[in-house]
Amino acid sequence: MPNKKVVKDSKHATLLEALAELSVSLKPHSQLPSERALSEEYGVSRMTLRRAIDVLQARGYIYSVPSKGLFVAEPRMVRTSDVTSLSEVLRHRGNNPSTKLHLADRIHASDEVAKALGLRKGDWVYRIEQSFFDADVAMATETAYIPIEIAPGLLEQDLGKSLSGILSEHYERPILRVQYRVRSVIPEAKFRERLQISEVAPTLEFFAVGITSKERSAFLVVSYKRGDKYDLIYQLEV
Amino acid sequence: MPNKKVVKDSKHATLLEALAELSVSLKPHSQLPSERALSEEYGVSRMTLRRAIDVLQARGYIYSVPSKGLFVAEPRMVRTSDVTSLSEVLRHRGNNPSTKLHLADRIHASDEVAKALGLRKGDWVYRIEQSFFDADVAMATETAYIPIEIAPGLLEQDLGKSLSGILSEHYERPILRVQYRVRSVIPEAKFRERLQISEVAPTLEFFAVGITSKERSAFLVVSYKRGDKYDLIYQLEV
DNA sequence: GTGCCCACTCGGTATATACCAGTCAAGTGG
DNA sequence: CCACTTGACTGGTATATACCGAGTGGGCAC
Repeated sequence: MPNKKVVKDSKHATLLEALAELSVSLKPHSQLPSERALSEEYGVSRMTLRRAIDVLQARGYIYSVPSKGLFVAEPRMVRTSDVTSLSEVLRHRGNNPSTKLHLADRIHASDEVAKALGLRKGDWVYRIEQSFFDADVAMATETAYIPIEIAPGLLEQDLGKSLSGILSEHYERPILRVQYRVRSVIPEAKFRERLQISEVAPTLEFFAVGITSKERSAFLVVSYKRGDKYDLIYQLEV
Repeated sequence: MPNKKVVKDSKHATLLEALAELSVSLKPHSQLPSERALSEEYGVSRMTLRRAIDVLQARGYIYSVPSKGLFVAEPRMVRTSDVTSLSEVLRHRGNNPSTKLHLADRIHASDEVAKALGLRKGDWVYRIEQSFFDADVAMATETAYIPIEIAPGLLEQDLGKSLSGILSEHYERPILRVQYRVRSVIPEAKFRERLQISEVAPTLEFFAVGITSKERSAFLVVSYKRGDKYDLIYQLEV
């Protein structure tokens, strides 16, 4: 097997990318090859293929109709499905994304941060505050906390990249999953200013905790996304 | 196989219930039997067992540590994970839930409703407006729209039950999945009154579309949940 | 008594296989 | 020419099997 991925080399993860590309290159509601055809084309078993398909369905890229086939889903609105690749989401919409770095320093963890990251209060963490713009309009602002011991020298990295990308490539801390807590709030003044919104404008507040193997929390990202700009979309299989 | 479920008789769905009960009956962080042991106990293959485990992990009931085992997760806050069983969620918290039926009638579908349900504007739909209380405090209010042709005579049913339950039991329209769109908004006056919140209080606005087999939309539920009472929690596998 | 190693178990991944129920079109009989 | 059957598909589900890498504990050597 010649191909070699940096972190995830599981077949269904590789498949995921390939199939995602395939689906975006097709028109909505056009039909994909059958599962059996795809599995043969990519040289994997059908069960493995289905694992990737399931994920793509859950993420809303494709939908399936039993006895008929797989189809490309209608492109939907903003997917705030991965807080660590926000700029990519915006790019996916064909807009003009940019970021602004407010600050990047190291602080002692507050109670709240320590609890979320499984640290003791006062432990050193990096703090990175950024805002995200789309065509010069502030869309979201976020504060990331990362334990120093997990990623020493993090601030020397290119902070414009996705956080989980940096953690997996430079620190061998691949993020296996991210836990989200979402609330509807009116953020405090500092964040309202950054988003240029009024003091009665609701936002989606995200608490995202990235979790590596062994149940270690690798980052906490607290972000505010403008309520008038963002929809959170997800799907539950019953 | 003697047991017979009304709708879902897939093994992993049955397993899901059994395992969910098992996990809530155990203390957090206590260890579950191994996958191999569970699969034998329930008389299913390990692959089937894992399908149920995966769902329970995604829903946050249990977590797994490779090479060690499965563990019961820390009970978290409100799971607004299924809009169709809200009262059950509240009950799960050990509180005292109740509902109030504001109205139940039939109307012509508006543009928005027709689009979400795949109907033509003006088609008949049932409209059911309810609020949900927890210890006499309004927690959420919702408006459900159901095409009349899908569930004739729906208003004669016990509307206190879960909508997807009624649809599957009485109309043979099992809901396969639900698509959610969530925003942060300040609702209009009617809903603010029902929730007894101020005109600057943010809420989570849910658009939930229940989808049956053959990609038919069976209901649209628009709900507002108090921002100070509800957290939406979910997890993404990367 | 201490330290090392090996066997066993754990979840995670991948494969091959089988059957089901539904769709749909080609073929067939009236 | 229409109605019906048939069979080749589809996705969905379930099973048995195999191997991997990481944790763990018991027993053996020193």
